[in-house]
Amino acid sequence: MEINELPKLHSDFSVDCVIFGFDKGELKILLIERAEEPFKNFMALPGNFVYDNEDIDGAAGRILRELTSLSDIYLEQLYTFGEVNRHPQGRIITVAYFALIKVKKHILNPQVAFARKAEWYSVADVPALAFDHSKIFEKAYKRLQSKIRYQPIGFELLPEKFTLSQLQQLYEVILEKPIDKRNFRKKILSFGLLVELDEKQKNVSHRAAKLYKFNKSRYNNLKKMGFSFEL
Amino acid sequence: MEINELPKLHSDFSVDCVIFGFDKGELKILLIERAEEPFKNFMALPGNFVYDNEDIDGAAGRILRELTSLSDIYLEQLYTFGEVNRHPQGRIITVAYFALIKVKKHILNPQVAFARKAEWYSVADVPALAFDHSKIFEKAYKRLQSKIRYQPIGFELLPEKFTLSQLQQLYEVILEKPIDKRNFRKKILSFGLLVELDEKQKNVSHRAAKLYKFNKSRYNNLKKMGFSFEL
DNA sequence: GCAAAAGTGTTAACTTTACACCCATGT
DNA sequence: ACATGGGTGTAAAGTTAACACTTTTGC
Repeated sequence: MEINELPKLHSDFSVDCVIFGFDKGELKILLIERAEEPFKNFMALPGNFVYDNEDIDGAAGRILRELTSLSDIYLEQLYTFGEVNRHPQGRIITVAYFALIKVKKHILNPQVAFARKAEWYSVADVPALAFDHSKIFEKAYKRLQSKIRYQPIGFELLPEKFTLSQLQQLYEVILEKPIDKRNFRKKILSFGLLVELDEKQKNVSHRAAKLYKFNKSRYNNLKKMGFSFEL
Repeated sequence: MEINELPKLHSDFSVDCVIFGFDKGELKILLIERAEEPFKNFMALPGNFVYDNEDIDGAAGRILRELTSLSDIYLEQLYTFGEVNRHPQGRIITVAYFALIKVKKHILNPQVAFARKAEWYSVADVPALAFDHSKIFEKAYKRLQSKIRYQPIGFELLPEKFTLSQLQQLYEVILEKPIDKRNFRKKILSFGLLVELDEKQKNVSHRAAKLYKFNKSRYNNLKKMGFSFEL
């Protein structure tokens, strides 16, 4: 079927999700392969139309649940893309969302309604995407890079228990620059937001590192009192 | 006419603009009085449906041009509000925009299509607004307060030529805290983004202050090279 | 015993903060 | 001559940046 033979849809809105994960020292995003025209066989951001009886935030949450079978995911609205000709089937604006997930905890649903398959791509290696999704991805990536410096969102990408080196590596990968180990530890511990656990790494062929977890409720309390996280 | 007798519209989208101005030492926003149901006679953010043949950014620009007859206005997308029941006439999501204007330069259009009148309100004194517009205003105000600290957008609210005291007062009003005069001047001049003019204030009953203007092209150049404005 | 990453302090450079008086102008 | 806001410098406190070696563990 040719693109210009596709049926026109009425004016409507969709959501698309830029889902970041961190695995094996690399920052990744989750893409789906489109099973249908338009852009059949292209990779695209997971997305869907918003149902009449759901909030747009709810639609984004639904996409994430369908893909990952989990619902405790960091999710925030990114930006709305509404150029007249962004969608070949009509005047469709899309509200883009930005999600951070703990890769290990989430098993990808092998078959979802809107896609043939879902796959993780390194952000350095994202192919040409359907629609204006490359533009959406770029904007999300920039948002992650700036937001991680003033909000403690990096923890959303790590397992519940993590080492300081893992955390540092996450920052180095996202900010694309090396960070001094001692200065990083001093700074991040000075916030008092990390809880040192009575537990160490296992099965590593070197000195095992202490594990930490992020104290989210403490962060929320401090934030109310005007505390500002600033890396 | 009762609200529940209003005709239902099909699924659609609108834009609403939070337009900030600074006048007589006060931060203001521009509101319109609604001439029609729903929320007839309530004050509301200027807004309108997006036409089928215009980008959403274009629709926001159109609202501003209709209200102010000018088009060189700072405008950025704020957030999209899409709760199912936010609009009594149907499933209408709205993309909110955030604008900063130089009050003196803009003459308000006394009569625009969508309103009976337009008026400036001090942000400390905003009445209950139609729809979810109070929520939109709150979000815009917070965005202004945080953004002004890391982007030189304050200048968009001042006349072309301004004194350092006017600039300082603008920051004090927006950030809701006093700032030390000497430290402020040292900091703001250290960026090298202000041009000292060969001109002084007129008609003031005290020593006349030097006038400055903001060097926008220099800021754009520095920004490309990684410079970051941080108050 | 060696490879690999964990863990740890000090100093110099820089930035931020606190603070008070004289100057120019109009009335 | 007085009222009003304009304009200016310094020192102490705090923060950031640069830098190298010892420890633990598995193989």
